[in-house]
Amino acid sequence: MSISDEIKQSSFKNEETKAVINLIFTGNFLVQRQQAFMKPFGITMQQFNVLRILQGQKGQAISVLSITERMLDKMSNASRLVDKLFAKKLVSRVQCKKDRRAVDVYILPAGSALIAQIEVHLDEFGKQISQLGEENLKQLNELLDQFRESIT
Amino acid sequence: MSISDEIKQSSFKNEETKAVINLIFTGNFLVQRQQAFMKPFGITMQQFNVLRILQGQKGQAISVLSITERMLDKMSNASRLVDKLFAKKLVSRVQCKKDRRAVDVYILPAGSALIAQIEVHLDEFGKQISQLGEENLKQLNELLDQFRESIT
DNA sequence: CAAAATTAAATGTTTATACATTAATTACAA
DNA sequence: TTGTAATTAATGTATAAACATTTAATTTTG
Repeated sequence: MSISDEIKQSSFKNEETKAVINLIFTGNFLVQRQQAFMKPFGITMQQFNVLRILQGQKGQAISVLSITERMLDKMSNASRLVDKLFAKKLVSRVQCKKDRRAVDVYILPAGSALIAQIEVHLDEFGKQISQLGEENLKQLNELLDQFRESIT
Repeated sequence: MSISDEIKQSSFKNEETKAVINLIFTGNFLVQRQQAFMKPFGITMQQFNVLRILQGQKGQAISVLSITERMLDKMSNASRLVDKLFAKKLVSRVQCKKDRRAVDVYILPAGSALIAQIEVHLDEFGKQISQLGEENLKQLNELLDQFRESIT
């Protein structure tokens, strides 16, 4: 469905406005889909993202601040997200020896297992998207980067 | 800045995953910018969107349900948003004569004035984006529509 | 027509978000 | 060194989001 139909708006002021609305709408759409995906596994999308960041460290520790830098939404509170994951025994948390202000966060085997489980489902999702074709996807990624770049 | 740099992730599993992350990130980015825009005017982006929907009616009434259908984020509570705008005296609200379950919502002159004021700023924003070029923007809009279409 | 189903909006409630502030530690500069 | 600034994480708090439930009105159906 075109963005016009999705929000029942027959025309847009200009292509720029349409793009802004289309981007926000598509972002929301994806977030909602992903949230729905995660729900049966008992974690939120943000929590999953933190887990994925930790997984990407391959066993190495990472501070809460570094997690924030790698998150999609910098505004959300990495400290509290880690707290939630800790409560679910998916990550461990120890004070950093070199800098006692910092906290080293690791993923636990249970966390890795959960990621693996969810990623099977996400791969299905990815397969659907791949119908668009590699070239189109590359172009989309480029346009998105350029789009953000255009805004100071 | 490319999405890789934005979230300090050197590589992605595949172009599909990268596109999903890029879309969510760009959507967040825009929402945050717009929120910052609106803040000095004392309304949120969602409230502004409702105002804009009402403005689009050109004086005609619209029900709360119709507002929801036109909103970017269908999950948010149009009833409460209208309530906030009502409290700010930007809209008026009367029971629909034909269907007493429904509520007719109108924009008030104060609401229109506020929109006009904010849109001056948004036009500046649009100008920046227009640097991308009409063709690129059209292509982006098409790719976004196709992207959502690919997901069942 | 009357009961059941559906629809529209409002409300309740739990959790999350957006910020500001705080507390502890480290870095830096006079 | 010693006080000041900066950094890191945690916490406080007001508001918003995500649903579920409720209330009232309308529509459908037996």
